[in-house]
Amino acid sequence: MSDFKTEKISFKDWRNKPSNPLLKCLSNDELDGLRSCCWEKKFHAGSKIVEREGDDDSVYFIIEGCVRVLNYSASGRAITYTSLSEGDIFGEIAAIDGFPRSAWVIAISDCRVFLVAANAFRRLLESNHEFALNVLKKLSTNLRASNERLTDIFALGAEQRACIELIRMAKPDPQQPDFYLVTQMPTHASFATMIGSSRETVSRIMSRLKSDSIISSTVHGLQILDRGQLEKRAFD
Amino acid sequence: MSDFKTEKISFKDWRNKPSNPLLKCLSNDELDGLRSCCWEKKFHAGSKIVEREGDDDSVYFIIEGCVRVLNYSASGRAITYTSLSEGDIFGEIAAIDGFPRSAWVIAISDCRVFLVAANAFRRLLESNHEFALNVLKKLSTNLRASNERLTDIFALGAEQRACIELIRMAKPDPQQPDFYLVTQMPTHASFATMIGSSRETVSRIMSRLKSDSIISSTVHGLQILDRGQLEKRAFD
DNA sequence: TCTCAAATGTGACGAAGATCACATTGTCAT
DNA sequence: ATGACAATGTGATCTTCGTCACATTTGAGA
Repeated sequence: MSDFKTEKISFKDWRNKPSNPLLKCLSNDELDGLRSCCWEKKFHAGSKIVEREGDDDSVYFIIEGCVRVLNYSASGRAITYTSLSEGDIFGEIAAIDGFPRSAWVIAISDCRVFLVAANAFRRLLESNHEFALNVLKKLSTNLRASNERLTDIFALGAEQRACIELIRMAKPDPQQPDFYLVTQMPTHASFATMIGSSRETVSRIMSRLKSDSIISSTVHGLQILDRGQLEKRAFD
Repeated sequence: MSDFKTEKISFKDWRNKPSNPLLKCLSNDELDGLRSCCWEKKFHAGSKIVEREGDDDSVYFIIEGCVRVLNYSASGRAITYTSLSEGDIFGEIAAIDGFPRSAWVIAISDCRVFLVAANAFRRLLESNHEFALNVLKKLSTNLRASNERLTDIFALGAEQRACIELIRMAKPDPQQPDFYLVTQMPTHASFATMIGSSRETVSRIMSRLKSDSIISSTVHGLQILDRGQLEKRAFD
């Protein structure tokens, strides 16, 4: 495996990135304080970043790349909680409550992250109200999403969940503004872990959506031809 | 419906209740500050306290009684997220992020609650680090529980989930320390919404557990006769 | 004690989807 | 190009559970 390229960025550039809402509120002093208890790490695609039950308790800030937060059932099936990318953080829960990690985190693509020691993170929470409120908001958002997901699983069938997930992942196509595009469509197996289904079921659903001209695969990713129909299947 | 009895308690008594970990860290001044933007409300068993999509944004502190936090699917099926009782709070998410309520809250028993206006709650978060950290811990706990639940639903069958829930609800029997007891066993229908199943399935599972002498109903509640077997069925 | 509604027990049936078993198609390094 | 391995497509089963239907039991008022 070859080493991957990264551009060095300064802490200030990092804070000021528009994709980084959590850190905007940090003062220069606080940023300097972080420097001493914060270090950079790189992970290759597919490698393990955080291990469930592990007792490391740093908080991870994603500088570049994307990761998947997931868990395995006793029978070996994976369940993806969420996917995160540049500007997101993870590992904050163990840092806040001090318990072992509740999930695995795997690098999807090559990643660059900053690790912040748990007590530095907690110090920041105490010294900067806005930062604490940002973290509170993030946890609230996650909790809403998690509960929403729970409801979906009880209430909806696999096809509906798949369509909802596709809608979530789709962004307007920069080329053709009428269409939507899922640029980083995962494999069917991964997608299955995201909607709580099996690889085969996902495969069948995608086939159906394609034959009904609702989606189609292109070199740029998965194209959504008929968003209306997709929504219909998602929310009927 | 007859009015229910409540004993008046002072704010200080309230804060100092051992069942009330969140508030311990409030100073007398902060407590006084709360008084002006906080009021008491009573709810009868079965009545609605919070309505999904509602835009009231107060935080509720349970003084006495217990409530159920839940949601309904489009098809009308209920999904219980959690049950809360004295000392717990709810409604904090909407107060933190300002979005509409994400769930319903129903009084299970007659309840007495204190409502705190959202901005008073946020002010408290900003002025008292320990309080903010307590709330962060609470959200972390909730998030862990929610994700754990998600995993269980994908991985486990209805009987396993039922057994796990029974184990969670059981407390040592004060009379017979060898046995465990579920003192407030809900109806099968409610229990079904807690484990994500149907009333009939719960009924069948309970029948099986009874005929296998793992549980038995007594006047004091549901008695667990063979905890070992119950755990076996839960975690095999 | 009687009554009625709520809670529970249980059989029959069907639908959704997991699993197994292959065939087929991509894709990437050499 | 050519393996080799990963990803995908698809049919055939098999299990689990939800749903419907109805009988039975329980419990709280009047």
